[in-house]
Amino acid sequence: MSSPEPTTSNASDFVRDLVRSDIEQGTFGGRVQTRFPPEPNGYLHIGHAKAICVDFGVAAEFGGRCNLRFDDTNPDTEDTEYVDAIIDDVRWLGFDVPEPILYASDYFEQIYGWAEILITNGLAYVDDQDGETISLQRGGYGKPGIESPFRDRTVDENLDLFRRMRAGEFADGARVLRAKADMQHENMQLRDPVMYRIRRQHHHRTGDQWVIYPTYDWAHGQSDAIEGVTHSLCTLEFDSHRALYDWYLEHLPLPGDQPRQTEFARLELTHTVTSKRKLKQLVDNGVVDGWDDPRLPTLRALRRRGYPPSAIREFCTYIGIARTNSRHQIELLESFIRTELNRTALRRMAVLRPLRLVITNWPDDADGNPVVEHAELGNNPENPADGTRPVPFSKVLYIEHDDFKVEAPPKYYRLTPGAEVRLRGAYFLRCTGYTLGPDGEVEEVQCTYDPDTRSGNAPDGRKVKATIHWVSADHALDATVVLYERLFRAEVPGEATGDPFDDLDHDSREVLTGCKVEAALADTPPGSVVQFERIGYFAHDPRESLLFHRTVGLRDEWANIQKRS
RNA sequence: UCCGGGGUCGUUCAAUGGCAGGACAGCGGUUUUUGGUGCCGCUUAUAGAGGUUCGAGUCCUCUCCCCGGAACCA
Repeated sequence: MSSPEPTTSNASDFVRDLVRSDIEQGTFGGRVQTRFPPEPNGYLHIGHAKAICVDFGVAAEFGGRCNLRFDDTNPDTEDTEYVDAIIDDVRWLGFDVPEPILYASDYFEQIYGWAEILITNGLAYVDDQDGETISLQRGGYGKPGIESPFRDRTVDENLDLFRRMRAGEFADGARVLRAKADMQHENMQLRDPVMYRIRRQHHHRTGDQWVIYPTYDWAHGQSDAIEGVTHSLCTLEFDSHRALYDWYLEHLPLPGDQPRQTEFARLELTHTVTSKRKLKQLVDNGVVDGWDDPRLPTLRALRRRGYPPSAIREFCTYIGIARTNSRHQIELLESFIRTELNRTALRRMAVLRPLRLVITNWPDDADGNPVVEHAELGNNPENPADGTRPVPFSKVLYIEHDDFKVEAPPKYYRLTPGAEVRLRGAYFLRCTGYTLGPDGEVEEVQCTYDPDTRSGNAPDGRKVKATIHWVSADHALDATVVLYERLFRAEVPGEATGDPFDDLDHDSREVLTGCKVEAALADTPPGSVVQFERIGYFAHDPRESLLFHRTVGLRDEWANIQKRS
């Protein structure tokens, strides 16, 4: 297995090709500007990470600028809580967010002025009908639309009505401003779309200053134009909006070049919920503990889980930009996480399900207590510069329950009666007996050690097939470890049955208390990731001492052998 | 039903009209004081049918399949 070469294998994609060719041809005067435009109505997730990497990445690559702009045109669901979290998450991912941070709501006045221009030019009108009627009149796929009876109001009447809409003279929902485009257009977006709606709702930035709010379509391209965006990159579902994006811009006196929208496929991952709506339901219904519950695919959860942001960026670069709908396997993301962590994570020993092991021939000191030695273990074999640490070793140890079996299955290399294994960084050990508890479970294992194998090798050249990890019973600390299955969703065929949670794996978390870990883990900085040898990568929870979340597991050959037989 | 966008190994991303390649997954081997890492090797693909061409994944025609679109959401 060789590691992927993220930055080179997909360095070229259709978006970069487009930008490159625009620069060569002098479109936009050779300028490149993008934007990342989230609506502050939820937390960012792994799907947004791709968009962020595309928006910021393309700009950076061509010496351009990428703004963070909040698309805050719908006060119903938006909140500063989300604004703050989004800024924080983008920065955590590793991108420089240029100041000032921008908001579509900062342009409300200008966008309003542009609406009056459209009205003046006979390209917009006030409609008194309700939403249901408007929707009905829009017609359907292959079916004609019906023009509103208010479509031919005079400019003066429209202007008057629109100003009174703004002044708050009408009730919520009583009237809307619509573009006068083409009610017969085959693209439904052009059938006189709504530009403004009346909504008395407190806005997290403009407060109660406005009672009318622009729709996405009537604000997005306009905001792009105001900021000087050249390449407005968005996901595929906005493809049919492009014609409207252009229509609005073509009828406005823009301060500069007309920005151009380009769509690409959003990121989907197996086992992963990437619907903001569903994620919010999971949080609101208490199915998970919060937006940073490590089972979630939110950036905050991934952070808590110890995913290195650099690995997420490399993954996004590697999967590239295309227009093909695709769902990547979560394993690919995980392989990037492992590759990065293998390079950087310090190795530590931990026993998740402890089994007591007694070395019957271990010597006592002068006072009759078992001798305590210190084994010198490397912190990371991938990086000798990380040095070594002393790990106390004595007569009574804990080993992983799985590392001993009374009856050894085929191809089982670890401890079993009569067999010899190596303790990581210490002696060879031979199992001489075991004790069963009242329930028939193995309670203790007895072994003898070979004093000549301190180096980890036998002077007579004999080999062992397995090296197991351990902690000294007298020196170990108690810890809690949480294991997760993927990111929270089972992959089931034909999932949509109405219940928003029926495709979710509710038992995807296993909390293990009473784990035994080496004392050095008490010094692990909160948030950092270590590798528990032979088990996997674990992140130290920043909020609790000695609580570890599994980041990703190690490739487990023994599990494969078991699966096959 | 209409419009738009797509269709290349199991998955995903590549391939100026010129030997279909990489990664992930899988399988086999090797190294190793982690059944980790590394290294070597193997298996598997152009949705279908015609056409243009010396030569088609790529260009043309038709068919099939998938996704998106009729919020006063974004």
